[in-house]
Amino acid sequence: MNERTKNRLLYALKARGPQTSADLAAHLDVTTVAVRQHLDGLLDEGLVRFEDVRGTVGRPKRVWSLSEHGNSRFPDNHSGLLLDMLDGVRALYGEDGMNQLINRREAAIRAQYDSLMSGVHQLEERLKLLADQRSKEGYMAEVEQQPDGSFLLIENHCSICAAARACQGFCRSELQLFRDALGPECSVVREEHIVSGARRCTYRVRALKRASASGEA
DNA sequence: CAGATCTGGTCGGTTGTTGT
DNA sequence: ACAACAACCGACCAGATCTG
Repeated sequence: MNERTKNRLLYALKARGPQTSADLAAHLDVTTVAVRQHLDGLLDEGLVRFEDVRGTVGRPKRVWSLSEHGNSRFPDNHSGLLLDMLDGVRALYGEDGMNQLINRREAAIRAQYDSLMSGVHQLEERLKLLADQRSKEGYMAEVEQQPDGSFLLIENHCSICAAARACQGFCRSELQLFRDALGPECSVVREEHIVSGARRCTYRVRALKRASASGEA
């Protein structure tokens, strides 16, 4: 099997969620037959699974998604070691120690993001920079502009998922980091959360209307 | 119940790549 | 140059459900 196409298929399923072979074919710019042949191979390897979903008319749609094994190809950075160390910090220094650890991490990342954003003022540009940076950190991030003019910052993978599950302080910290990185002229609200069982984390970003000189607020 | 509609599956051919 | 192979595609067939 073509490893590149196979990886593109896995990536598409990870990034875009469960899809039919037709959806995947359109996204990868190949035919549905080609997609099905690759999916059969991936099914044999246990990397994908499918569910037949009955619609209103016609043969049920076969919706493909990543299996547990397929998801495991997107690494959760040394999660076992990380959890051990977090447990150690908590045992030795208590919750206060954990919070200090999170704050220290947050400060280091904030400095990095501040440096990244310096001289960039347009919200969309800042979002793209942030998404690129987050992708480099393993979060498979992207930005989508929504019909209502807001933006959706999407993280398709959580590379610190094990830590985030063990201590939600990491998630609070990241939300605050995004708010700081994008600046005071926008609101950032988390809408989907992997730790809460969602497929991905999403953050709704809206530009705030500036108060005019006449005092309108 | 037959035909229409929508979707997935199979078969055989074409094209491009690689090794000899 | 040629053979072998992988990847892909078009044509056709089959399955599931709705509609008249």
